[in-house]
Amino acid sequence: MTRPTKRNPERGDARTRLLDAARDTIRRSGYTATSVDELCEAAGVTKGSFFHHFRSKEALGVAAARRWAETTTAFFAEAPYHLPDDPLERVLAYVAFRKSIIAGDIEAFSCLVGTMVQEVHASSPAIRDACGDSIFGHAATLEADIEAAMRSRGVTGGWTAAGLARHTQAVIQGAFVLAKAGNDLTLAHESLDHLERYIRLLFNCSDGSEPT
Amino acid sequence: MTRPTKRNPERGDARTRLLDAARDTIRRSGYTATSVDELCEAAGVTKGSFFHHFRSKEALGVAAARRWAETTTAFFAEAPYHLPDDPLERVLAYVAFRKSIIAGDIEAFSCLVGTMVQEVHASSPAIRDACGDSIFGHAATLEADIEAAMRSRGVTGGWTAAGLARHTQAVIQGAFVLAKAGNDLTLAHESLDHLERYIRLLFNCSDGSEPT
DNA sequence: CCAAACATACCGACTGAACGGTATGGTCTC
DNA sequence: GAGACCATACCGTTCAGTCGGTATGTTTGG
Repeated sequence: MTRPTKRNPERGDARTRLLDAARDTIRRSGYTATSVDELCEAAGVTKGSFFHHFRSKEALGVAAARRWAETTTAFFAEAPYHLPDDPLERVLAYVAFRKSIIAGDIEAFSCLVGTMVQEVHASSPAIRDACGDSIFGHAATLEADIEAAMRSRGVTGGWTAAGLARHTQAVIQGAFVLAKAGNDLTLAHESLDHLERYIRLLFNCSDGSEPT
Repeated sequence: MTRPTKRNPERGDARTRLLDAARDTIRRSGYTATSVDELCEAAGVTKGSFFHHFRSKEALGVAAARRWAETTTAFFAEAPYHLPDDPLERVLAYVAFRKSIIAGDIEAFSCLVGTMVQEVHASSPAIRDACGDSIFGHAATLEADIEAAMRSRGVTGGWTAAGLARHTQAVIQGAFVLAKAGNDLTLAHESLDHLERYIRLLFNCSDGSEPT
């Protein structure tokens, strides 16, 4: 319960708890359906504290998206899919890793910024851009491996590393939509399997499911 | 402006206008951010009329999703992608058709039920299921062509026609999310190009972009 | 080293507008 | 004249946001 100091103004306890509550509640109910009061109660703070840390609900949305970008960047940076020596193996390991973390409750694995941006893309450019930065920034972390894989396998075609990286994110976002619509997370697994198969085919690499 | 009759109770003018307003407004702002008053004003009806036709806002959401399923079913049934004799060509023509209708404003081409289900999947099972029926019902219309293509080309693998049909919908939904996040509809085109390439590769069919 | 001056963090009652929904009564059609 | 259709006034609740206040840290002047 350390109080924030002038040198560490971002470390306010209430601010962090509000951001954590926003992450969980917005993933479950969406941005608009999440009220400031609800957030305050979940975080165990008062409304005065909320508006001390955030100018408005929209400012909280932007901060939540930025924090999401930070935490996911750290999470994926430490994930084991970077270990293989071969860049293509790293790309495939990324897809496998994304599939492996789709488990448990939908709120636990779905994407905060993908959920938010669908709601606010027209009404709040600030939140929309923060969500876009998170999604496209994450996509960009895949580019180097895809690029290296293209070079090492001599693969070219009517597509780019950046474009394929973005496509992986589209498949993942779409997989979440289908999982929610069908209330069944194996629908998401299915699309990630197709994504893996696509990448293997792009790189002329057996997918282990050829007819015997 | 024919008034509805007892024999034709679904044809009420106000009801139809409310459903049209719901389609447009929810696609732009989302379900929760769309108020009943706003809908009434957009449809040019009063609140009494709204609650005469719909028991609740949730009931309107369900009706809007069902109507979306009906209108999209009719729209795609009449689309030209069914014309080719070869089933694989029909599947590819479907993807090309989906790409071609992604133009203009995001609200004009994005998916009502995909937007809604992200928001309400946890809070309203009724709307969620209606959205699911729309998405998976549409996916099912692709199964026969995919199945026929698999048979005619002798393609097998660790996937099914139904699964690939669902995956196409995941890619399309994800493409909408990225288009909204980047405020750029060409991001959606890009993912549909990858989907087309995937299908061609699955069926051992040149994608016209081999190195020369 | 102390204390005044200031900055930051937090509290909770309050506000006016907007929310979903209701009650009631009128009008038009069969 | 029965019932479908629509209008309007209204209800209780919840919404985002405000504001005066307190408590506790940090800075600074002597």
